[in-house]
Amino acid sequence: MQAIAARACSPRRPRARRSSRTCSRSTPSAWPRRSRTSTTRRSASSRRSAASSRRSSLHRLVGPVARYEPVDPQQSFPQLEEGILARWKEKDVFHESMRRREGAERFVFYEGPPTANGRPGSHHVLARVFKDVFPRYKTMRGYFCERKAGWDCHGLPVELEIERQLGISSKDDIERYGIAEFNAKCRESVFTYIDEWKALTERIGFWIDLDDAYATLHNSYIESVWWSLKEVWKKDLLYEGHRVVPYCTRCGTALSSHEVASGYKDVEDPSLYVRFPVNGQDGVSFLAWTTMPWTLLPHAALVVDPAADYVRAKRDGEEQILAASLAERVLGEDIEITEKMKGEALLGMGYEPPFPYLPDYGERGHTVLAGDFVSLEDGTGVVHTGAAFGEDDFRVATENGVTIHNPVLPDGTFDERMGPFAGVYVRDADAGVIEALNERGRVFRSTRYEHSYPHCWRCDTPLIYYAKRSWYVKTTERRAELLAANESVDWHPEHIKHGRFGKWLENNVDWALSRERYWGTPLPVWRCEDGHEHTVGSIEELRGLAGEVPDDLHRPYIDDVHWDCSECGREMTRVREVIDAWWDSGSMPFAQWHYPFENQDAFAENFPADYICEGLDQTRGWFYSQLAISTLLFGKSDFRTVLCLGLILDPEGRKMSKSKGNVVVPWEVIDAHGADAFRWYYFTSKQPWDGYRFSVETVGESVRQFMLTLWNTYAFLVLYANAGEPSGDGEPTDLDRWALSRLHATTETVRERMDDYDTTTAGRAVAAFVDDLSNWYVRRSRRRFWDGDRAAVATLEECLVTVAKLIAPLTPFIADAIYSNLDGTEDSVHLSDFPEPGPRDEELEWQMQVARDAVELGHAGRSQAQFKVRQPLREAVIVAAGREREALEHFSALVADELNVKELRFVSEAEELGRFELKPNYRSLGPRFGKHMPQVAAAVAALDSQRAAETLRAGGEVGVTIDGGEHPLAAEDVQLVLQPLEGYQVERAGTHAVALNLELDDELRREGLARDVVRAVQDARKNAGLNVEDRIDLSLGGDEALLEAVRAHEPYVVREVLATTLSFDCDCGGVTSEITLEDRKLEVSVRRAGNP
RNA sequence: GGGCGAUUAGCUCAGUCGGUUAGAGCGCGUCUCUGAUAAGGACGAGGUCCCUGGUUCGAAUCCAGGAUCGCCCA
Repeated sequence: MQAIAARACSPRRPRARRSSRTCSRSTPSAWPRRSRTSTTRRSASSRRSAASSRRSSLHRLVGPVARYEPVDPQQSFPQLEEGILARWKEKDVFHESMRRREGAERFVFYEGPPTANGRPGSHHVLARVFKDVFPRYKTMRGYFCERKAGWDCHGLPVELEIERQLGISSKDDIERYGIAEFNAKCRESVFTYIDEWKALTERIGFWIDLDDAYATLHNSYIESVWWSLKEVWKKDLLYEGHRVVPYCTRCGTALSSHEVASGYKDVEDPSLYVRFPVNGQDGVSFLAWTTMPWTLLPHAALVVDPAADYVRAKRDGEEQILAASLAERVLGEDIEITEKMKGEALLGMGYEPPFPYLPDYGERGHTVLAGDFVSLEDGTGVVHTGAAFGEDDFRVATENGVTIHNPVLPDGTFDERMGPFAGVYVRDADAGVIEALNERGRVFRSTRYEHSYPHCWRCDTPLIYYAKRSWYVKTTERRAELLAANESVDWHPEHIKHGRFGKWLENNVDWALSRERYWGTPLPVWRCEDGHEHTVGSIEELRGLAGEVPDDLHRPYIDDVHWDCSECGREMTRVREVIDAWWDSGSMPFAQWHYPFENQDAFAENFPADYICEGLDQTRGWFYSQLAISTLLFGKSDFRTVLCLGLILDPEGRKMSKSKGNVVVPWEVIDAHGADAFRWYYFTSKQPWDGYRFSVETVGESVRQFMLTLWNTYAFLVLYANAGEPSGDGEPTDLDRWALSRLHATTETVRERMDDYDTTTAGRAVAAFVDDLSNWYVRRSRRRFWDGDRAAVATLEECLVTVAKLIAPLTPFIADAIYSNLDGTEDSVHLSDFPEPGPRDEELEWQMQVARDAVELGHAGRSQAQFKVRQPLREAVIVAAGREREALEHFSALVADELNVKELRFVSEAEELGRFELKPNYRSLGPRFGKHMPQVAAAVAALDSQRAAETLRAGGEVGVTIDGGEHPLAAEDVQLVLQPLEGYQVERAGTHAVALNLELDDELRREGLARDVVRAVQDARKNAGLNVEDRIDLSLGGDEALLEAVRAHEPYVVREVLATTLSFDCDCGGVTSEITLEDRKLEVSVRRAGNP
């Protein structure tokens, strides 16, 4: 047996992985414990934690003092995050991050308030992480950013939830139950899930002041809203109008246009063609079409387009009047046109109405009127109108002096004027109407018709359009200002500005403000019997008028406040309506501060917002309500930048909904992968407004790709930096300088993209860098880390600390864990400044890229030739010239090592490996030659490529003849492409190529075999359960060629496998295994040294 | 019916000013490397760049029309 000195083993081999795992697995050391006062490295005396005492046994084993808290390569991220959260709370890092910026320029963020009467979903996480990331980023960039939370408390959804709980379903039921009791339930319900909201908000790392939240139900908030309404009233922009509104008969209230928008559904309705016999002309009828037969009961008039062509068409002995372009489609081809006329000729004609119940519509009632809304696309071109049941209908009827009757009660049933139909719900009357008309021969055709029709977005009842009194804000009068305000807004994505949102503003209609409901901000308008009105703008004002003001400004208490009219002395009573909850949320810029009653400074400092962010569906919601209110009150937009977020879809691209059962509960994602993974996925998987196809698994992918790579690189650094005394002079190598240059490039990109509210590109840039760091820098630097090289450790440390800062806004947990362990200058990465980009060396970056390309070609060549990398080769021949050759020579040691070849040989000319072919550079020649390009391409191909290549490389020009003219081409005008010769193992890319010399001699073969043996022994060690630092007694047996190779490379073998003794009798009493290496048998026996 | 957006590999997504050989990751197959790594590398299979027309020397890219999907509006 041969004794070998143990010192051949690397003294700085890392500590056992297994040991570090057990110590941090059992108690996650999420936050490294380090001295608060030390600003550089932890000193041994400052460590006073359980972790350090746990480590002490390891220190004895390894020797030198650990600089960093050990890192578990298999760290559970959710567990890590819990620890970080605790630390944030303990150190109050969030508020400290703001305190550090007090007095600095502000970055103003507005929180669009969610409602807490439903459980928060994954789409809420999307909004909340995007709300979080830019305030964090701006804070690190030196801004002071307050983040006040808010809750949206009012509105129909809240009432509906209570109705459901109480098992009631109408306004009558609510009033019988009692408004006070009902509203008390609403108030309670609004915060049902507040604890879960708070817990989730905190868990995902959304830093916002939940303890200082505004709530739209507070008296102070309501008072500010009242102030805004009074301001609007003073500008004469608040009015009560009689208009046709979309109305829900079940909820008993009108809906705003943005509410209607969310309730369109495809339904099948009757499609009814009805005859209207012309007075005094037997057998002649107007033919009209409707999909709502019930509106025929209160029929008021017919409407035609005066400019359109109409005909009398005869069929089966009867004549119909209808639009010329629709006659054949409606009546069939077998018709005779007896007369043609313009619609104008029909105006004023009288006819027999379908029903007798409401005979008096005034002079123009039951005559033909002119309208500009008559469709010639479907129907008959003759429109039946009920006057009160459509916006256009109402307008035309009013313009023509037709009396407006509305025989439909608020609950959707006909009143007593409708004879047998009295008390019938309108849509239930359709069948009876058709039957009654049929009996009198009035029905021309009755079928079904499928179309999109609006339904109540909460209760699904089909809406009806219905003339009623309602309060409006005259936004149309300020349309120009709204459009101007929109111009000042920076939209992400940009197309919303003049697309969806801009178009919406251009088509703006007055804001239907009032709701005949219970749980909302009461409309502060009082009125006496004589119709004198007064709008109240503050509690103080109300007290002055009425003496008493209730403790709760909601209904029903506010309804009991009265006073005597200042003009006529009669009693003033509040109108019964509450306001649209969108006005509440749109008022938050001032109402969150109870402005103007207090906090004038706070308001002034925080208006307008620099940044808001919500789902795309808020275009008509919060984005509009804010912009409108702010423009009406302050003449400008209250937000400068808005980021719109898309929908969350399931993996099949369907909207997530409870009924489909495809909802992903956020906690599932957090428990499986952690909040950082969740955030990273949202930030980087795509542009956020395009929507996400989302599942727990897709988030897992982002963990594997980015976070694990980062974490492993970090764990690697800590393992080796802790393992031994530093060595080397600390002078950075080119590889170090390359890594730092790439770092600085990444920093530049991240700053630029984050400034443009683009997390996607910013995050991807960091991911690309981390990939370079892990799979190139670290891979190429392993040996240096084993040796404790100062420059390598410092470089990787700087890269990782900077990366931690770069990703701090995106993935705040892992960023803080890494920063605090490696740097720790501040208590948290979130208290540090965002990195400034350092100097670049773009030449070096380019050179490295060339080297990496060459390595890739070499690997491809090995793979093609089926030569594994473990087998050393004599040489690689590289074709490259000029800058590329310089680059490769610069990194030749690196390339040779990576390819496992003994030497690199450069050839400038290609004869050995192939020949050059010339191709035109279209990008430079295209603009110059235009349509002559095909001739140019042919001329270039016809050149003597070798001679031309030489000339061009020497800086000369070559001439081509196009259309008889001589044109010089410079080097940039052509591309040299290497065409490999047959029979060579050459991999090429553009102008460079790598060829491998595949000849093996005995020396190379022996070395390859020796490496095979090392690999086999390492496996055997692992299988024997040995730790990485264990020394072994090694015994080998089997194929003589293998043993011969080992003998030839004995120092190498024993060093690599940490062998204390090596024998060839294959009997050292250890675990013996038999391995086959390329048909050669190897017996390996390993035993921990020193354990005979 | 109108507006806005989307459509690129089995899946998720890039694709710059129009430049001739359209990329990445995941997944799949083959091989390989490895004592930081749950990883890495190479190769392969996989593409009607939604369709049709147009502009252009040249179109995934620009224009027009259409299809499908989504959102918004009527």
